[in-house]
Amino acid sequence: MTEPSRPQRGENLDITHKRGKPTLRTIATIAGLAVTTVSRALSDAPQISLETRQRVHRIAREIGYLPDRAAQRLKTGRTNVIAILLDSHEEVVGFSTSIMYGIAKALKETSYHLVVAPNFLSTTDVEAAEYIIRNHLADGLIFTRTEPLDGRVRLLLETGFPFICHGRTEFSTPHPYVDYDNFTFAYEAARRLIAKGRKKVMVILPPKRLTFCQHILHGFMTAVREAGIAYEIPEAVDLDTPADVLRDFIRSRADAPDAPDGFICPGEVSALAVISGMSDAGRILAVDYDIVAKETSRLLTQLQPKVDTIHEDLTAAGEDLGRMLLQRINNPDAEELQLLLPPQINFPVG
Amino acid sequence: MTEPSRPQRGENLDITHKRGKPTLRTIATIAGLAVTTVSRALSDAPQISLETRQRVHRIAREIGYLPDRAAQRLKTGRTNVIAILLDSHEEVVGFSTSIMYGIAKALKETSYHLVVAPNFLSTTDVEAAEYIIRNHLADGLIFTRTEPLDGRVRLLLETGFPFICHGRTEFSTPHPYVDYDNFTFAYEAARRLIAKGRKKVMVILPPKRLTFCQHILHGFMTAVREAGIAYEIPEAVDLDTPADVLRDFIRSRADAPDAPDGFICPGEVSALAVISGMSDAGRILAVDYDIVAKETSRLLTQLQPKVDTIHEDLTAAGEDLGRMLLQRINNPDAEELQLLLPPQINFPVG
DNA sequence: TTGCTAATTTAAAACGTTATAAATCTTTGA
DNA sequence: TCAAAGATTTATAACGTTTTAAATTAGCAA
Repeated sequence: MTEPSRPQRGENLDITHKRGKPTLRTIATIAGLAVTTVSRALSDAPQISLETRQRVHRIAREIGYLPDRAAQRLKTGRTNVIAILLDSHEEVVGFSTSIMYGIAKALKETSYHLVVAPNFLSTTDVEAAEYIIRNHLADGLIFTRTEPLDGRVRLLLETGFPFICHGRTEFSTPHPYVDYDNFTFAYEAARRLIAKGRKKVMVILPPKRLTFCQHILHGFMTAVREAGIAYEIPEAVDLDTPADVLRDFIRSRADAPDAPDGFICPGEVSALAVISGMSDAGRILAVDYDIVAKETSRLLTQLQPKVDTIHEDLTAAGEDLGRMLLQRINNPDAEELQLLLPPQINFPVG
Repeated sequence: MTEPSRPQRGENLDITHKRGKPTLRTIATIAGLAVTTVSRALSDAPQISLETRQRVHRIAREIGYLPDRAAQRLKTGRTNVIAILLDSHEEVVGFSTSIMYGIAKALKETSYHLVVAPNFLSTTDVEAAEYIIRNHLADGLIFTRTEPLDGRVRLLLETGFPFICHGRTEFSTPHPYVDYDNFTFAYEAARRLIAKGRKKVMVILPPKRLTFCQHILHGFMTAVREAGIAYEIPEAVDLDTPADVLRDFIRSRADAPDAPDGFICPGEVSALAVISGMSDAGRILAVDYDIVAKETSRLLTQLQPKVDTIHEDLTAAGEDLGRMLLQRINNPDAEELQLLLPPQINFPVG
């Protein structure tokens, strides 16, 4: 047997380095420096002379070097990943998609990737979060549909794992969140209906367990009480109710003598269902009744200009969620990571 | 200075291993085996005795061991990640969300994660794909809105990078895809309208550059010619047209003497826009005209039971996309990775 | 027993990066 | 001129895994 001539470490000086992607060693070889020096130069460590730093950066750019995520992750323990818990509920109108779009935007120039958390692995969202924490599958977590005493928030606070949620909680410990000002949404929506001369207003609430249900209720009740107007809050349906059930419910209420003539719909699907139900009962929008709806896509306004809308920009929310989570990850003591986004009111003049 | 008593390698025999996650070494220590043996036992290498394999598996399960993704990725070069290119267009109706949902389902029991590709990094989708390939950010790629001579497909075929797309191409080289049988959709939709006695049918086509535009056109024309019926194919609008523009277009056509009385809408938004436009013109659905629409959520049927629908199950498509891409990754020569999903026709009896 | 093969386990190296500590080289002050 | 201090670069080890090659043990025939 002839002795195998395996190259010793450092003996192989060719730049392509086994024809693969460029690594730090590739740059080191070209620049005639040690790998360590290159690493520090790229991270702009002050101990490395300015000239060397610039030269290394230039070479890196020229050969299209990109650090190996796996190696960085292994060495530093940081995944450079943030995970979003896809909620199993509202598949319907691109809620998650818009938010993810915004997050991706916030992550654009960073080294972070967005992974869709495999919430299937576990039955509940809390278990999914647990799994991610335990196995360090991400550096931070984003989720939606927050509850007042949200189990996910409790877990994440306990473990100190970076997260941010869309929506607020009622925990005494403050934590990062981005929320939409649903109080103002409901308040202004009700006032608009009242200003239009409506006599009895109804609001379709989100499921009770979600925090923003309380906010909408509060805003709604404040406006209603200020004006001393009649109101109705249906128990049988909510924003998650299938459109046909909601439509039939509205249809059945429309004929009652005390039927409402103003509707607040914090979702586009619910607005369409209300229009459909009222239409079945022969009522005409903007004549017999009015709707103020929350709009997250442009769909509703486009189809029904007669519906007054208050816009919620979910992509912007996603962008804030991403940006603020990164802040939280990089500085665990960061303050003021709480953001309440103002409603964008689109009522036509007059 | 007292000499620091840094523990030598292997001296630290405690199971918790620096209080962190369990690693192969944790198991090795417990089992009294070498790390190598544990590794092979867990991958069920036949050289390891059955008894050892079972024992190692048991311990791993008990202490909740999960392999470190970064280390595996670094060593093997496999990322255990599949990426989906989020298309910047249709944010509106949870198209991507449904597909992602299906993909996540397919990835459930595997070690794969789904990352949303940062298509922002580059201007075009082709550049985004290039970036992912070049930097090995994933083991496989999924994308939608496929074109006949799709630049992404060309690139991926050339480089041999595993991928699967939603939609077909016209390249002579076969490649994996999942598609919906849009020919049959359009054919059956047209036949339904004809069977209902409609005299002139219109189809809202997808943008011309997308492959499935041709399929729909073909199915439509086949049915139309078989029946010898009048038809109309608008040039000014397509499926990506904003709802209000489409609505106004339909409205303006409705009054013409040669206005169509049957519509094929390969999307729910377009169906709503058509209904809205016709309604503005005083036309009543199911009386003055009929619609057959493609339905991907339950929204449309719920709101408008009078619309005949043909269902496209995007979550199922996502599941197939994920499953087949994994096959492709694990077996580059896999055949038959092409799937045409049949339309699910929901026409009520009679 | 001895020697030989097969079965099973193991040590060492490597993936590409960063942190620590040590080694050079330069400058400065006496 | 020499030593000390400062500036800059470098060797080494480590993160947790898998691969390669080698070592150990067991089984068995002679």
